[in-house]
Amino acid sequence: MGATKTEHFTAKQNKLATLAKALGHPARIAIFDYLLKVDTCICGDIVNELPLAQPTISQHLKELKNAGLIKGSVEGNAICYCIDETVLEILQKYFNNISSKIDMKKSNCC
Amino acid sequence: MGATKTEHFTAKQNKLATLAKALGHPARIAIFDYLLKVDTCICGDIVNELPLAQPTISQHLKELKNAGLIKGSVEGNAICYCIDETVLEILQKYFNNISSKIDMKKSNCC
DNA sequence: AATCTATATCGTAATATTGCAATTAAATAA
DNA sequence: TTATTTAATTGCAATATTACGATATAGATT
Repeated sequence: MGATKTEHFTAKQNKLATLAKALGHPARIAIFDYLLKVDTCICGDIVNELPLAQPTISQHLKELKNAGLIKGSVEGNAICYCIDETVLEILQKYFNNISSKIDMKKSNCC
Repeated sequence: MGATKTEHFTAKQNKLATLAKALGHPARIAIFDYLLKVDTCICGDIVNELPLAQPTISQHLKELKNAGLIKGSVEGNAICYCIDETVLEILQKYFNNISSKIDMKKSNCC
């Protein structure tokens, strides 16, 4: 054991969990914050911004990329990363949907 | 190594990461789904709904509770769980904020 | 009290994540 | 060609997560 039993859940549930998991680390939230702060995409300078070694950041970027949250394009010998809006929309809609569903409930307990 | 270096990041970044991480597992997304589907709080029947053993679900509920995403109240010899809206709002606002920030950008790359 | 029912905790095995030094790969600059 | 720069990959140690059987706890029921 130890491995997540993804086969028991729906594709949507697994997708959402993957996205949430990808953002479930402060370094990856910090990468997102930086991507939003700077007006263009990041091209390497993120290594100087975060208090982690270059291989570690490269790994975090890889995970964000695997989840589909960011996309990267080669820019000379540097690589330019930025947020992928389409995938982010899934999360946005999910939480907005939850909030409206909760609001409609009469909250008859807790 | 192996432990997350939370001390290097802001309280807000760590908080968001904790919340996202708590939802970063399909079983916990499924628990959320079920909490929204049934009109009242769940009282035990979630063990029959999910394809996981009772101790495993208890553990997942504990993690959601630790993150502040759900709250539980004793209801006889059963326990009644439901979503905590206030904490959920943090996530909702975060993703809405990101989306609006991205929309304002002229997307001059990628 | 004895029993049932619901949930939590303990202990532990299997697996995943985090972090980094060392190295590699690929494009640029000299 | 030979650096130099930038980012990915490899390998590995430390730690965390996932899952569940066994057991414990707490309230309800008989």
